Amino acid sequence: MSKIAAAPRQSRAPSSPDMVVGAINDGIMRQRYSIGQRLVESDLTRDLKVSRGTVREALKKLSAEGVVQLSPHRGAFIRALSRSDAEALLLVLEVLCCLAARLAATSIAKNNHRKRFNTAMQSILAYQHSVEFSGFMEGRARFYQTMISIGGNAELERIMPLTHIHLFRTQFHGLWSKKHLREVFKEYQEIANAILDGNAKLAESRMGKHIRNTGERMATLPDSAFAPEDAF
Amino acid sequence: MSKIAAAPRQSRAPSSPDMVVGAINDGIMRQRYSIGQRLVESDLTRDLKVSRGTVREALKKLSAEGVVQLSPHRGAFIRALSRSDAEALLLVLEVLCCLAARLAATSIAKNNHRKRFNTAMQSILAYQHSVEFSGFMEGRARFYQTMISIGGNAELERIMPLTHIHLFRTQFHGLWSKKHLREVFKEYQEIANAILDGNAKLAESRMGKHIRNTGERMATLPDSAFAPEDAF
DNA sequence: ACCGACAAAATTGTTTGACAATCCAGCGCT
DNA sequence: AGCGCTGGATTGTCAAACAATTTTGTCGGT
Repeated sequence: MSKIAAAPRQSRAPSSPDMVVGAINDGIMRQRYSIGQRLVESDLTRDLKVSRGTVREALKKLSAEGVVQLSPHRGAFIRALSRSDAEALLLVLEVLCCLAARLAATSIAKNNHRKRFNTAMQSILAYQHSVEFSGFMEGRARFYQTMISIGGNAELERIMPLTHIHLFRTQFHGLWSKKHLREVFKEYQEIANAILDGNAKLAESRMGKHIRNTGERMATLPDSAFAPEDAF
Repeated sequence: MSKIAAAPRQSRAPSSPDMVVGAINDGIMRQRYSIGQRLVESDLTRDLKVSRGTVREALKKLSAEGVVQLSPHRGAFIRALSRSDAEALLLVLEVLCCLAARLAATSIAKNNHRKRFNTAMQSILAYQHSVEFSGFMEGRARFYQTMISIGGNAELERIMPLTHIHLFRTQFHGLWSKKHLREVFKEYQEIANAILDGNAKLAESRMGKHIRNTGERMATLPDSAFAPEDAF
């Protein structure tokens, strides 16, 4: 009988390349690396005390995730979004985040989900009247991660470009007005309420509205906030 | 002024790791590798005539794409889907494929899109009454790729787990009945017609129905078609 | 035969060093 | 300024080595 072999899953201490991936992601979120910046392999080997092969494996992974962009013989660059890149990303984020919100609302009553979700929500609200950057970013990332985790869809967890969201926010943060930020907080609050109510339809539609609003807010930003469009 | 640096894009001859990625993807599609099979680095270095570092970079990328699964100190395995994996994947595929169909229908009138799309459709229909496996798989892959390409959303092109679709089909192909296959061809034809008509709403809804039908067909498959669920 | 402990073999994780291929910044020339 | 050229820097790839870990094989004991 041709039974399908068992495919073991990982659950270990992070490997070296994963530490590099984490360091770079962290560096982006905390703005130690700027959008569009080039990452030189020898710098990374020196700073992170790992070999070049390890660095290259990490960069390959980050590239597959869309966090960095590899250009042959030129190196790795922190990916910068052009205006059309950002618009395309928002279309994809919209359908994925809607799904995530729907699934989260459906599963909110199970296990300790409600408690976890509330905790994550706190970590956003803590920064409602602050201007601290990385803390807010982390809070928001945690919010999304928790929402997706609660939904229980491993595939969504895998492909959701969470790191892209970081990128997105990092690239455009500081350009949004106070008014925009107030709107954003309100939208998150409303989405969270819908999820906590277990109202999947409402959570999905509110999330969709939030993403589309983000698109409109983004449209008001000047060209200087975006990378130039590709030549073709 | 802090302009965002230009992020160069690639357009080159495929690098060594990319060749390895291609070889493995091809191997999966042509069933030279079976689902769940372990990939040993030394075998790949021997067969593909590349160094171990190159193989490892390729495996990292395939892992990020979800094609293979890396297990620390155990190696890389062609990913096998459990029943819940497949269900989760279908939920994600549904929203992504609906978006793809919508965008394709919207852009079908531009450039030479209609011609390209028709050609891709032919490559599926050519296998309508055939039983040849890899040809059908390739035709279908080409169909999806063309549809997404026409839509013009680079982000969707990047994250769409096309390789997963291959995996999905490979894992379950041969288990579907003739009746199922006839339904599938009909559904593709109807989706294609909606796209060619430029009817975005209809294309999207038909695609959604197709994916959900696939889910129902999948539900009829026996447990032996799936990998065992993870322990937790 | 079955089961555990233990040693041996195989494989992965990571490092180092090397060299070819390519890109790029600076230089001299027109 | 614009041009081609050259040298240095960086990436792409390979080879060899060793440590860490898993898998396999063996051997008594029951």
